[in-house]
Amino acid sequence: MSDFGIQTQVPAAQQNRFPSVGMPVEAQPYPSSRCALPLPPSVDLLMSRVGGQRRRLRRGDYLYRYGAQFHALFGVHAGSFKTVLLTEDGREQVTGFHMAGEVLGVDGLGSDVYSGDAIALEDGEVIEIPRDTLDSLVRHEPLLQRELFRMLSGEIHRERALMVLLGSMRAEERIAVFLLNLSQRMASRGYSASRFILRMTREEIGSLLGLKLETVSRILSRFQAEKMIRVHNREIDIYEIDRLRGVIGRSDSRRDEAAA
Amino acid sequence: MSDFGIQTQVPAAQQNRFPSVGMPVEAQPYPSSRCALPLPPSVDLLMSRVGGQRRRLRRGDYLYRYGAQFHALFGVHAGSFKTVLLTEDGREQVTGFHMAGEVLGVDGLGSDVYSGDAIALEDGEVIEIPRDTLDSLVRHEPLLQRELFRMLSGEIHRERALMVLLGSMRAEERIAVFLLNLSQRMASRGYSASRFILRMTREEIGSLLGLKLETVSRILSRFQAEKMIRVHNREIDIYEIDRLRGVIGRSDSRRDEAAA
DNA sequence: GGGCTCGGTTGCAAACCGTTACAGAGTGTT
DNA sequence: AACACTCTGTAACGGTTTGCAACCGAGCCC
Repeated sequence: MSDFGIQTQVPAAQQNRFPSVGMPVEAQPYPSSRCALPLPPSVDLLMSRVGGQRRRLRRGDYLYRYGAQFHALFGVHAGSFKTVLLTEDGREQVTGFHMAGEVLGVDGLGSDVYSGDAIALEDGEVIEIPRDTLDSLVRHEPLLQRELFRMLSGEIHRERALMVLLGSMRAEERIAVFLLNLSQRMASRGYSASRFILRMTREEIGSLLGLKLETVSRILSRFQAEKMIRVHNREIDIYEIDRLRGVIGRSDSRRDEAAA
Repeated sequence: MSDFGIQTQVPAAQQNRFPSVGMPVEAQPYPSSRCALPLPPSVDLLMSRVGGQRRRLRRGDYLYRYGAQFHALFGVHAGSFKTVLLTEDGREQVTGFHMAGEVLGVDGLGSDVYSGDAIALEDGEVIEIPRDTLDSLVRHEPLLQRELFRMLSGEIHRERALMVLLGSMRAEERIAVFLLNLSQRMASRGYSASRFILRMTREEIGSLLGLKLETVSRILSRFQAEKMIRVHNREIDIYEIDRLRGVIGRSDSRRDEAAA
């Protein structure tokens, strides 16, 4: 099941309904994912159709801002981004991190405005997929429309998984899920699954996971003390990914209904 | 600009931050909605177009189940429902409550299967809006397609707001937000905004909000002791809705950036 | 180099919330 | 009516997470 914990995965009987446009390759169910966040939508299919304009960004630049007119999707070509929500009373919350190969701005599809900020975590480059292009493509290829629906729906799944994480997991579990998710996304993009660089601060991680930055730091240190990972500033080495998986659901926070 | 946390200044054009924007019609910003959950999609527009089949349910009945083939949207005609997610490791989480006039099953639109369970909290009746009907309607009325996109997108907004709640609010605030959201939805359906019956148990409320049932119970009692509400079993009277709103964001959990 | 900011780590104490336990109220069943 | 069952209210206890403060290292500017 690609999406962790949450039963959002398509039952076997239905997996091949739309082989050509189904889930992008890297979103295939992956082994022993008791508790992963779903993978974000991939830009591959869109990219094979649309050669949009490129845009470079420096660290800290806004890709788009909350409330701005929706005019394009963005495929991340290089660099990484965070998406952020700011509530009226001044709370800020990170809603996701996005790396090369993933699509940004999907939520604007339905509401005509971007519903959050997207900010570059490092210098990067995106490829614009303008709404106009999208619209005309959809007219010629109904399958693409289906794909867009799928992207929106995938976004729902992703956020739902995050809700479960925020609503029912303990700090250790959250960090484990976070690391496993990152690891898997790196792997699906051809990078090492066991060694990567965090592009975001502890505070940003904490914001996504509903923890304080000190808690993030402490738990990373604990994982290191237990020799599951090595962490040095933003460098992560995962030594024993299975033990990391084991963290999830082991503590008393789980309702263990005996067995089944 | 590496100083991510501080959005030094929000352009005037963007002041109405997330929770109140981009909502369907009945989700218009409402007064002093500093921290409300968005309203769920309404069935009104669809209902004016589609006269689907009715279906009666008893308390505890499943309206649909996780993984079942998506075949219809459901407009709630009477009664109320909860939607639930079950993780692979046995965690269950309530993802929403749904009352008369609201639409259920929206998330299936994009993924062809229902991605959770929907269960009746009391006897009720729904109106089916079959996918076939939907498809043929869409062909004749492009506006309807836009509306469907909008519904999906609204779902994303709703869940994102819940994420903020789960990620950054304290127990008191969560309960306050929950009550205010219910109150507003009652009002938008023509019922009293200050007096209503909870259709769900404390445990279900807790599950939605990421709290234990005792915590829910305690905080409701505390609100009563402070004379903001009266609570008697599942009966709720809101005496001072403004003080309830005041609960949100007052505590130290908020980053109060002085002022602006 | 010295001072500065920013991000990260760690120890200690306190707050918050979950856990457990028990009792009471409400409802349906026998 | 008596019973069983579920839901709720209350209280005491303990664990997890947080707040605070101190400290360190890296990068940057003067």
